[in-house]
Amino acid sequence: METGVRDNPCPGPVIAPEGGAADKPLKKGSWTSEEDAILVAYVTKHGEGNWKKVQKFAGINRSAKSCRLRWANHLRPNLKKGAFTPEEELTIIELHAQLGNKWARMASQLPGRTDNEIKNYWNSLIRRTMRARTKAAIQICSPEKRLMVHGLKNFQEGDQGLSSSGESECDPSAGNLFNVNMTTDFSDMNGNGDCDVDLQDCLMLAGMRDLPHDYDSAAEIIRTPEMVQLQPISGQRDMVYNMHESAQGMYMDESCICVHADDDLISMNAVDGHGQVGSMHDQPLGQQTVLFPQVSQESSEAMQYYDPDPCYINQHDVQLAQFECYNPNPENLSNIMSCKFDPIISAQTLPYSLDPDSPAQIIPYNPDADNFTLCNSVPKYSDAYLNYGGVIPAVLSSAVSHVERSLPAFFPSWNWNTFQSSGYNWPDLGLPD
DNA sequence: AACGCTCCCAACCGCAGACCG
DNA sequence: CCGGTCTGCGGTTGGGAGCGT
Repeated sequence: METGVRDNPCPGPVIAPEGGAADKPLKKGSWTSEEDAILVAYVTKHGEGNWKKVQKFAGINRSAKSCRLRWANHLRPNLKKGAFTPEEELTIIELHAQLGNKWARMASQLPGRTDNEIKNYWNSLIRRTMRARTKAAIQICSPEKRLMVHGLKNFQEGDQGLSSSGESECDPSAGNLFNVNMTTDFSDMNGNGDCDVDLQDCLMLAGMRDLPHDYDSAAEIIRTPEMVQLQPISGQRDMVYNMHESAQGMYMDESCICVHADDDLISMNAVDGHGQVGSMHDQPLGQQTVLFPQVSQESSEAMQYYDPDPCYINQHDVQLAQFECYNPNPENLSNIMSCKFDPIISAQTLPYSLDPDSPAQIIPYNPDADNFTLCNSVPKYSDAYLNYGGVIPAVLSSAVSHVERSLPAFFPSWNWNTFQSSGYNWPDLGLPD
């Protein structure tokens, strides 16, 4: 797109006379087709690089930097034009989950695409997603929970101030992370003095359509110095969410586990942040192991997975994750450790990074890392797309794309249908049928 | 038709590292 | 080693297009 000239002291093409253009004020703003032609001719003849000489001798009254950018982003051969394909979009999302804002490195893995293009795409994706999430949250949330929407909305808009009521706040020191003070406005459903919240609403806010199974939607918030837990009040078949509260705000762990406790036995289905889906059925409380589909006894490693500081398990080498039930009391499900799907925060901030060259590396969540990833739209999965108002939490979409990419290497005949019928059950998060 | 608003994206800017004499 | 230049990278800006009123 040839945009208009801005900050341009001498609009229009400025073609240098013989001998160069070094003595004239450098032109800024949009490039003309004449300038493009000159630059292409020069680079074709002399090759890339030495952009200072381009400016000096080719007769383009532009800075060397401007010449280089024009060539790299628009004129060099083999550039792909047009919208990103769905495959490219997924690649970008996955790469961003791994690399963060390393646009140039991402571009190196997307032939024909430039770092600038990818950066612009990502930034507009963020804006789109934020809009969609805000809209969805406001539509879904009941009036009495609206203060959460305030928090979310203000977080998204980068408002450091937040509502005047003080019922929720966005901690400026937390880099805009969403922080909710849940001391007021929530009903005390079971009369024990804790403030209660409809977990369904929380999950709606998190972008999740439904609770898995037939959860009866009541939960209370329990605060400890270390964490805030959304604990189901009743039910043998529960999903337990541990929300950690830190100086950075509130967040949940990065994975998702459905815990089904029945008498003294528990079952888990787990999805980690990179699409590992594992299960464990009817095991006694205590230390247990969740097997993931890529398990090979020879290479598997048992790893402590629960942690107040979420960690990430590299999917290339670690197929076995160990989950510890650190307080094996079936009456106190909140103490069954469960790594969680993070609702609001990690949808914006992936709590880990992935280094495929470092097998079995655990990379602690670094709240200071500028690993700002986002929910994405996945047109391929139109149901999910619609259900989330065009938004799928980043971890979930990352998991989908990762499973799609990695499992065929292990199971050549793999596809979604066989995967879903294989016994590794995804929680009902609106994944493709 | 005019206006205002939002979004996209090309281009710019500042910084840092590599390179070279 | 040092200073200057070149190059690459990531963040930011602002004009044009498109859309709704």
